[in-house]
Amino acid sequence: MQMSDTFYDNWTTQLRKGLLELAILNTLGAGPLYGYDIVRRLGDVDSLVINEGTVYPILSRLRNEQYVESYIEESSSGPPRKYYRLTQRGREELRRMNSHWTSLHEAIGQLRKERAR
Amino acid sequence: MQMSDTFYDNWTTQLRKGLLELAILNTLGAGPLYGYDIVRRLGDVDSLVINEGTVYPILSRLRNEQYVESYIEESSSGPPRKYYRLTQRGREELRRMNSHWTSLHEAIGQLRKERAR
DNA sequence: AACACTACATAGCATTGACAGGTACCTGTC
DNA sequence: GACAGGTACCTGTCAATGCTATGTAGTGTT
Repeated sequence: MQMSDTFYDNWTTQLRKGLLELAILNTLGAGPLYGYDIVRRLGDVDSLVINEGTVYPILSRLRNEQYVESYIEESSSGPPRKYYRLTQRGREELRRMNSHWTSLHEAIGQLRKERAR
Repeated sequence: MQMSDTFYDNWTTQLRKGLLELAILNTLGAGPLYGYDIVRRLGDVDSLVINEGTVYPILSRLRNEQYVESYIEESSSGPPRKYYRLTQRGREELRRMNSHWTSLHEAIGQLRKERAR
């Protein structure tokens, strides 16, 4: 509806900081995935559309922290794929992060309610 | 429980980006407030604790965008206060931002559910 | 051969939040 | 009246992330 809404666009970008890590870890919760596949899966969700230049650095960070581990697998059609799998450490961290995410949501919800008072 | 959990601390910091703007606008939804007061109000909420060096730049940005307007009022005890009040523009933007926030929450919720499948 | 799609990776940029520090007003007290 | 402590505002510097653009390379199609 609005053209070139710089502030809003910028704001949504900022909101994604940190959130993409959470989103990716949660997709990995269902089983191993490779980077390009994650791009497509998150692409299904409007507010989480992502591209390769964003996903690979995140996966590297997560691997450095040993929240995920990776292994290469050949593809029958296309270049080999680098799969990422949640480690136990990663699974625990994910629980913790999801819990923090929930409390953030509740906090904002609280502030919104106070307006209605 | 854990000492010096760099990754987690850093992650929570990143998650706050953009979110603080939303939080502040929502507190202003209940009526005009001055900066220092916002610091105290958000300080009541664990995950949103903020300090002055963070709040004032945000308020400036919001004023530049004309989402809030400010006026000075003397205090009976202490230096004068600069109150910030939501503008109509700000109220509309806030609605839009809250709506985006909700859809983000639903998106993450969706990803978490898929794990359970 | 040219093109498109898959798949991974990196460099440079813009933005934000955190921390530290600075200014200044007011009240109480020694 | 000097000092401490609380109130209130503001700015500069830094670190981290996401975005865009770009590059490499394998596979399949026309």
